[in-house]
Amino acid sequence: MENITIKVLAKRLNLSATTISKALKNSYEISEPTKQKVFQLAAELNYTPNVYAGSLRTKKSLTVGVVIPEVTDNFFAEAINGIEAVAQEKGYHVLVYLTHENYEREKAMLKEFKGGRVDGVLLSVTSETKDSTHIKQLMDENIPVVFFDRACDDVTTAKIITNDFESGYNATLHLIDNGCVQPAILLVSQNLSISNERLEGYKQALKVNHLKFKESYVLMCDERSNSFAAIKKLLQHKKRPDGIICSVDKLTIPVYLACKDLKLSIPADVKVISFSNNPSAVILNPSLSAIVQPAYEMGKAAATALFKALSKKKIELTDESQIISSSLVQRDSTYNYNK
Amino acid sequence: MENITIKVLAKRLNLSATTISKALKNSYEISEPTKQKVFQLAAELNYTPNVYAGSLRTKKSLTVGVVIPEVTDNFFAEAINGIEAVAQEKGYHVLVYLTHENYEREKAMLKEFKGGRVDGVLLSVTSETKDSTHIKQLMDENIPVVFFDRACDDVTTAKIITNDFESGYNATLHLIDNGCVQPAILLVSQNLSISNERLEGYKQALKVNHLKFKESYVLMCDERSNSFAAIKKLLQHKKRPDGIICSVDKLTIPVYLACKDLKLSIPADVKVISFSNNPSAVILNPSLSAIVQPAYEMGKAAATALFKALSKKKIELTDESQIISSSLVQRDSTYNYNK
DNA sequence: GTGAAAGCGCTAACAC
DNA sequence: GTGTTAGCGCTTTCAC
Repeated sequence: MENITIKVLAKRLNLSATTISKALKNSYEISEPTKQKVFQLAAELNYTPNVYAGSLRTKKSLTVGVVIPEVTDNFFAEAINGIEAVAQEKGYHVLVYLTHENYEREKAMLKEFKGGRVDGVLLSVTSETKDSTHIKQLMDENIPVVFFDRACDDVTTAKIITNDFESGYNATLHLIDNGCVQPAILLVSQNLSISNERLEGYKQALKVNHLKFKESYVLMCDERSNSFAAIKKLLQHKKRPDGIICSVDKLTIPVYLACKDLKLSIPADVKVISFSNNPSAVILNPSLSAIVQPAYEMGKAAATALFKALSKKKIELTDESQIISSSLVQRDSTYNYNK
Repeated sequence: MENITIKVLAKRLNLSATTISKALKNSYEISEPTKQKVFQLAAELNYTPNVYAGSLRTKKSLTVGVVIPEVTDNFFAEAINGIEAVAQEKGYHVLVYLTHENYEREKAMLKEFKGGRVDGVLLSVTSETKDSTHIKQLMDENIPVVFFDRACDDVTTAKIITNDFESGYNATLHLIDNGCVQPAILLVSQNLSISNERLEGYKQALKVNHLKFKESYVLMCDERSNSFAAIKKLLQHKKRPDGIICSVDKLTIPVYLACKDLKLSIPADVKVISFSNNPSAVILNPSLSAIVQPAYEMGKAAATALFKALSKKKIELTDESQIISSSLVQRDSTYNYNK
């Protein structure tokens, strides 16, 4: 079966390839009758332009790369939703890459992007990413990068993030307001700006409320370690925390399970609040108080910023940064019976 | 900044473009010393091949399209995980498209694929998809399509699905074994083979156990309707069901909420079992009995089948179909106090 | 309003 | 082992 190309259309209509090309682009140079003929034949033969030929010429792929740690995480899934919505609207295609928190993979992926496969990149770095050379190198090749959620401090570009410090502060304050005097915080990595910001907010809330900050109440739960065991140990401490802040949704399950295992009641013995976009939060046992990030909006904002930059002659991204606020939703896991 | 192409390397080393191309591909035709020189310079100048130029020549994009209804669904998210894992390994790239259960979008997406953007497609159709002409048309253009989970009966190609009939049967039997005499089943669409198969399994289990099938216990919850209201109404029926099978995870939340609203206890008044891959199932209130689909494996299997076909001269997919079994995990939502 | 020519960066066929 | 030639399908001058 013959491949329908512009040439084929040209031959059939006794026109040149150029004319066909222009007609298909609805160029003002081409007469209305000619355009009609071209459109009709194209439809009839089911012509679809070869995207690679076009990309090779124009140096535009109409494709963006999305690099994220996981997709089995409601935050990132919703963010992709937002990204994809904008991409569809703008005629862009979305290449998804999962790093699984592996820095080497992230590096390898970004390196590939230099080959022109994507016009721009939306990135949420791994928890292992300390060095951002690979990102800068990509940007040096004129491939714009927009961070969302997890950004690198030392890279100057658009960043779509939430008010992490404030959210950490609010979560902590919420626990304190509901009677906690020694809340703990669970983090995923000390490399991540989100972790640090949330931790700083936590510290600040303690300070304002004249509570002592204790290093032992900060628990690092990285990919490689057994969070369940670590959390259990934390809760078996002689002076166990009376509140827990999960800085990442994934930690909610091990916290709930550890409490169950130790016969600790949530919220009577331990109050729990998580950074979570899990829609099941309402039907958990007990229902989960949460800092909900505007994941969909963040995805949309990040994609919008990128496409906006892409449409310009000179790519300029620094002024596209945004901080979008999270919201605190109170449910039973932080309920205060003594109030 | 000059773009580093094969030509540039060729000029610098006083070799032809062909030689560079072959050397970079580690061809046996090229001498070891030459290869070394080429590799070294390529590394030095940070050469990255232009993928579009290559694709234009070879007619291979090393890219697959994944078309799914949603990504904010643990099943599909895990499936993507599996797909991406295989793709990475094989050097393929993954373009993700979300239909949001919209048939017109699905059609438009598949049409675009004819432009050579992808070498093959992994597809889980929308709940609205009755007509599969668009899929057949794509396959006519020699773009192989592999279905996973949601397949079209009238398209002959590889299908990676679960044992839906059996799972529906087992879920129903599980409810009956735990004392239900009038279980209801919640479906998303009558177009979907998965819905029909699961429904047939349900019917069969009723029959085997001499229970009467009642049309009013089959509830269609499509995208556009308010499932919560419909479920509530079902549960307010004079002879309300004493068990509910959610044929899709998304329905679990409205079921739990409706029960709470009506002060019906799960599992005392109503037992619930869902087709679900939600990791939070263990910490729900009550914990959720579930038919768990091997989502990751299905994604892997679908991608593997596609890549296998792609690597062959003649694309042959029908014998790559697989049925992978779901498993039933019993938890508290179907607990039988009278046993 | 239309077309001829050139070329994007790469690779395959074929010569040497 | 290496080079020459041609061309993938499209767009972009520039000429007519």
